[in-house]
Amino acid sequence: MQRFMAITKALADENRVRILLALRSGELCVCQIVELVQLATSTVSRHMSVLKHAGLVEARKDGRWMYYRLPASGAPDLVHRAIDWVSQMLAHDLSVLRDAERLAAICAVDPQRLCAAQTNGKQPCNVNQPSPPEESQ
Amino acid sequence: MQRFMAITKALADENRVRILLALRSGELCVCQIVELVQLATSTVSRHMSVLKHAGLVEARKDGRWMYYRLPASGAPDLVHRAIDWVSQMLAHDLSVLRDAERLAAICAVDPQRLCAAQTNGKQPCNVNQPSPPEESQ
DNA sequence: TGCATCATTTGCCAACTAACGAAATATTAG
DNA sequence: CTAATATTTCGTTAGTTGGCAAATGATGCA
Repeated sequence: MQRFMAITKALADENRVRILLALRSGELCVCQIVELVQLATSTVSRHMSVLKHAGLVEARKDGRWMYYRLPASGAPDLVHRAIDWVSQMLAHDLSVLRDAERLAAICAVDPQRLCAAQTNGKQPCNVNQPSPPEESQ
Repeated sequence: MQRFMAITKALADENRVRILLALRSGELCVCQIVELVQLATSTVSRHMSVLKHAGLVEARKDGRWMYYRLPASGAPDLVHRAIDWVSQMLAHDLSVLRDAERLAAICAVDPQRLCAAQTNGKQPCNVNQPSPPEESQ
């Protein structure tokens, strides 16, 4: 029950769900995730820690870059079933599809440029923003 | 996404998960649920409201008794899949099995006696308590 | 070494949540 | 109508959570 509750609590935040689903297309470093969800790096780091504690993601450190990915096939069945469930439940979700598109654009940019842009405050990087101004009314 | 997040948030509390699984064996009135989870009636009522908002349970009022049950087969696929998922994930969970046993004892008692016992403070009802004193050390 | 870089941890605040008891609501019984 | 009963709503409190900025840690490079 403890393990299960850790999973449901981890899934009870929209940003964490978005991150989890984004990792389906392969591992990402923190700055790429930051770019996707548009939150402070520290906030993303915390979210990743929650996901990791629930066993929903694994981490790999390469130099000063931290890469997160979905757990390998050796992970507990509980975890795989949870990820499959979320994936199926949101298979046709619009915001998830939008994230997938944006993610492709983000992955096309050199991560180093993302980090640089993020630390310099404004992002002069040519990655589409999540909700373009939306001038309607 | 909204619907899905309502479901995960509803599932992010252990007592709500216990209640949801208890309803698999048939509808229950509030006083029976109170007896199961050993929380204040008002607290249980709130939990039921969260579950209902997520579509995970349906309610039926009969006289002054409120009965809660799992949604009928006409409910959204999202909901059924969520319930099936929780059910499978916790199929072999000890505390869930214990709840099932206690629930059988609770259902064997006239609900009216449960309510009476609950409003009178102490419970002189012969229903097994969840964690008997546990004198070990 | 010293410095720049990427990420995590810490500290703080606002918002939310679960819990309770008390009061309010709704329904039946007398 | 009044009293009793079952449940919900309200108000309060304590604990948790998500967010950011600043401090700290960790790694690579000159």
